[in-house]
Amino acid sequence: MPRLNAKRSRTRGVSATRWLTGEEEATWRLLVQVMVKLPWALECQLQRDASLSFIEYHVLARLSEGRVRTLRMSELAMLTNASLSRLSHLVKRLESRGLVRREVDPTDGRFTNAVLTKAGHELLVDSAPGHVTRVRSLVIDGLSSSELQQLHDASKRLLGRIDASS
Amino acid sequence: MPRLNAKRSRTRGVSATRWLTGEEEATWRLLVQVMVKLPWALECQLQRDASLSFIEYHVLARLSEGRVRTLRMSELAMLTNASLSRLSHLVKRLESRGLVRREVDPTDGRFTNAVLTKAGHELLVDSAPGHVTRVRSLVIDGLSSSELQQLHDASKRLLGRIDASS
DNA sequence: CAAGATTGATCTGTCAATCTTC
DNA sequence: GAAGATTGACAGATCAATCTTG
Repeated sequence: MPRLNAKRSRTRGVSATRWLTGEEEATWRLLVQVMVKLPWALECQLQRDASLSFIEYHVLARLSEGRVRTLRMSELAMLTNASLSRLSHLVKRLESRGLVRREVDPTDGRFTNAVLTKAGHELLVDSAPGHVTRVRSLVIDGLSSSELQQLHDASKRLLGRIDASS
Repeated sequence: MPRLNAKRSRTRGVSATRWLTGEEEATWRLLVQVMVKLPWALECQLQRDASLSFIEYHVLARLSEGRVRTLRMSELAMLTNASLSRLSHLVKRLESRGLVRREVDPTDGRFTNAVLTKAGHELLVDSAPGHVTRVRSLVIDGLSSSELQQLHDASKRLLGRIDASS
């Protein structure tokens, strides 16, 4: 990908680098663009329509699915792919907006439960149609059902590699 | 995706929302995970090996490809999918590290050229093998060549929709 | 005045350190 | 002491406002 002149052919360390072919490079650059622009497009829609970031929306959405609209902070962090620290800051902000409430687990004081409030649920209900419509128009409806199937499989495989590497 | 109870079937506004099916939802969630975790995995490798963020690496890489390792700020912004503002802050930092230099275009004072320095080029040369190796191991080598072809086409199609929507 | 670029204020995320509960 | 969670300081991104050149 970068232009490295003559050094490209030089072996450094133990084994020579297998550079990307032209086609691999092109595919990789397209994928990077999707990874950057797609979240951005969704952020814009959510911010405009509901004053929510992508991850904030998903926090509300995951809570709405939990029993009694409640999840432990650590569970919520995993479900939203956020660090516990990030989630803690984020939930504090949502709490100050009245969308979420926190309470210590009565059965075990080490856990904190995040609870979706009525206002939070209402905001989610109001913003979900617009968000889902956008996900459809930008992603789902642009792919055939066999492409979706393949995207599913490919994503799963990549995730396996990514998770294994960390 | 969120659990909306009875409201799910209620028509709000003009037309009913077409919710995602179970399979669409599953695929979408996997894709979101990839969009979050893949950049993170690459950031970690670059940060550890070269003290560069993903976008900083790409700034250096795009500059290395320009004639005389030079690009206008506005071109560089497009190539790296960054806003001009973000790029300006970022290049200022790279400049203070001696990896890039900025100079006003002598033929038209409105343009600023970013130039890759010797030190910047050396850092790129040193870090490229590790980065490419990681891109291969996490993405390229995990997919068959027909999958890569399909990923290429699908990404292109999605990008078209995303760009058209903004 | 339009386009390229920069700036400063503000907000968000990260990292390391800390606190609490079992 | 280990796991869950929070905190504060710092780094980086965004947005709106501004500056500059042609």
